[in-house]
Amino acid sequence: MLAKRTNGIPAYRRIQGAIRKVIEAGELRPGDLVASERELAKIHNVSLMTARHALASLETEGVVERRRGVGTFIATPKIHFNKLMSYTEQMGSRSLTAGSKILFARVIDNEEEATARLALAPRSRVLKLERLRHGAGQPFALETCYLSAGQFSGLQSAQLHKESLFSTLERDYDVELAYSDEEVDATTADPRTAELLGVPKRDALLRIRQVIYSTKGVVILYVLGLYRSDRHNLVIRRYR
Amino acid sequence: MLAKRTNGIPAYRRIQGAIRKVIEAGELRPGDLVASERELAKIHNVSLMTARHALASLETEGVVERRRGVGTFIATPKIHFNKLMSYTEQMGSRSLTAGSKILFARVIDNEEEATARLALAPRSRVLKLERLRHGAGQPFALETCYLSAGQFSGLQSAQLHKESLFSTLERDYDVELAYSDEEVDATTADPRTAELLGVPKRDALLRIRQVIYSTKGVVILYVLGLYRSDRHNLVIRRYR
DNA sequence: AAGTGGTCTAGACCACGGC
DNA sequence: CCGTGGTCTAGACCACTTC
Repeated sequence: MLAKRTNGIPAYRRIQGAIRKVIEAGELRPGDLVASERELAKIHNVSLMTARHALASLETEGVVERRRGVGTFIATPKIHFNKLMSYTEQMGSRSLTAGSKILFARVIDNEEEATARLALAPRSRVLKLERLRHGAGQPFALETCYLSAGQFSGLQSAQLHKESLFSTLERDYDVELAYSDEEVDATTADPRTAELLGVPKRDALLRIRQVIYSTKGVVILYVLGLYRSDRHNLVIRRYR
Repeated sequence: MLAKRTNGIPAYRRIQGAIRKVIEAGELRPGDLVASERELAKIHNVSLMTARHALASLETEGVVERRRGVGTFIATPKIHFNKLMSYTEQMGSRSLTAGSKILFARVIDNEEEATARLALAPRSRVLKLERLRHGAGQPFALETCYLSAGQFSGLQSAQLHKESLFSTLERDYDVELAYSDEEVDATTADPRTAELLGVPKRDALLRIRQVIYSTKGVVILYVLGLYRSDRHNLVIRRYR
């Protein structure tokens, strides 16, 4: 009998998993040849179409690259541009230690811009969370997040000074974040912000307004961030 | 006999073409149900797997959306985020008239940062092109582009005050632009820039450094742009 | 229960690249 | 020439959604 679904996992997924595993283990490096469709079919005891499915969808994911008449190769890992990351994740990817100080965390009901961005009724109760972000001991950014207070009740008591807001949302509230639409411009530091960030008054700051959506297409978060221009650089890729 | 390849076009492509056609004709609108795999297989006289292939790859392209147990629907067309556009195209998409004044256009050989970004030898000759960008009669941005003088000889004499640089490159030099890697931060206006853009000295400006690649993966352009923060907003989408 | 998409088979032939 | 990926068949059963 053929090895069909084991534990409810489709065969093609198992094959993909096996390939991913050897890549992560470093046994296959970018440019290396992956077993051909026919080889994989034999190895995993599946039909050609199934082996093919595994490779084809790995290709659309960008894990491998296929060349007709030649073979399937490990793709050179692309840098993850335009990737929505939590502050903690961003710092981690730059191997800096992230730190964060909560300046404000309360439910309020008179934030017009926030309720509008969150697609809530004008005077809805929202949780406002203002945090000063550190990296390597230096103040980096001032971030103010807004969430629907109704949807995320009890959040302010969570250990946000220790854990990433993204993680908390994903673990405790079962929301999976999917993407963010962001507006980027420049502004000058007002006295309080300058003081907090340790920069001169009227210094130029990068301002990013993020509206973050869940996988279900619902707005979860609105974040207004002010970033020290000398410490922070937004890196993006755009396509023609 | 089954209708296999006609004119060398694979059957699944023909099916995709047929679906795209009815979408473009407006006969099917976003949210509308597409014929099911089984229906398509009958209509086009192909096997289920082929009909399926057609739909599956239309889904990865974002043309349709499939829901198990329900059906395949026309996807709502996505807004083109993270799209690399020329200044002219950007203005056009906001229905503003673009204007541009060339401040400087000469070949120089002492631009270290530019040669580095263009992946050229340190003292290579580069064409430096500084342009003041207008929109609706108002100054918008100051953009300085650098190109390899060797590769694009004769470019400065082109009618850049009339035609987009992107168009000129694509038509006269046979380069097809593919994507750009960009670094975004904030800076303050120096006296000359402030004067040119009509803003106060030390006003906050959005600074974008673009390295633009061709479809062949070769760096074509380096653009340093300074944008009036009150007139310009970078809009991007990031994914988790 | 009926219809949908999701997975899978055990083959087949074609188109392409490199030797 | 051989091995690769690309297309395709004529079915099958499963999982899911809707009624």
